[in-house]
Amino acid sequence: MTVRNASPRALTVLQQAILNFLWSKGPATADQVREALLPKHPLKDSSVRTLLRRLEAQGYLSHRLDGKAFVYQAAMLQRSVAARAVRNIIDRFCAGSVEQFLVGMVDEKVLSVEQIERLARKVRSQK
Amino acid sequence: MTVRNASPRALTVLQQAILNFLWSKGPATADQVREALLPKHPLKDSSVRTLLRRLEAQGYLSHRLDGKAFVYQAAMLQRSVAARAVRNIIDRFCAGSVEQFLVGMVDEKVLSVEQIERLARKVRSQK
DNA sequence: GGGGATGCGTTACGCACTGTCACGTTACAG
DNA sequence: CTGTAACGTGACAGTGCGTAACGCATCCCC
Repeated sequence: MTVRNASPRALTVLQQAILNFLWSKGPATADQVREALLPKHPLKDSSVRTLLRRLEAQGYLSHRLDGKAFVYQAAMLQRSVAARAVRNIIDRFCAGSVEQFLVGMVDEKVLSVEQIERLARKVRSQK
Repeated sequence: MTVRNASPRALTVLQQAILNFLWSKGPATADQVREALLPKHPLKDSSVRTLLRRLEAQGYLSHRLDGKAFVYQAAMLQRSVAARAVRNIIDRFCAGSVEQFLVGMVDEKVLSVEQIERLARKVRSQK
């Protein structure tokens, strides 16, 4: 018996490209998506459709009928998806410690002191 | 011809468990790893070995011979791996904008204002 | 020195998902 | 009635994971 492992796989480049397009441009038909993908990923119509359908099955997209065409749109906020991914990292690598996480990011120069301070100022002034 | 896509997949739960063990406990033999995994993942000896070998092939581990046993150890810093993952997220979701990323994390309550400020203070005092 | 224990690599199977389509179906426009 | 535009189905190969049985070296001990 093979034990299944329900850890959610990360998005692939292609999936990401589709989502990014929908996130930035808003709802679009399969063909609009295909055209947007063309430069980097010249895919046939049906390939794009399959990708869209699969993404929808995974909850990332939804579609509605507009006339005779499907209009797809992102079903989650870009932020939420990114946030989930980051939370995952914090849990898995930093035992859930946000502090440890932030310190590590600064150490690794992913975040700079200036960026942190700017954010702190911004948030403080908004509040 | 099928076009290959060399996007680095994220670590699975199992791989992560192994790495976390090695990161926290330092170098260990295959059998020590197996024992550490036992509670959550009761695997046979050879399964663990395969996992270790595959992780090594991907550059996450290295091993040296100690007497007659292989001693595995992490080949990357935990921080570096986490950092890479975060950079990936920033690139993919936030078009590389760290600012946008941070704001999003605050909005999504992954990071709190207090945590940011505390970090800012800490970093400032260290500098 | 023959026989178990120890440690390791090889090979492999099933499964899930991806990238990629060819094709079949449906329904509206003329 | 026939295009044609739009959509779904089914399929196949490729990749990687989880899992492990086996087989090959050693080394220790009686």
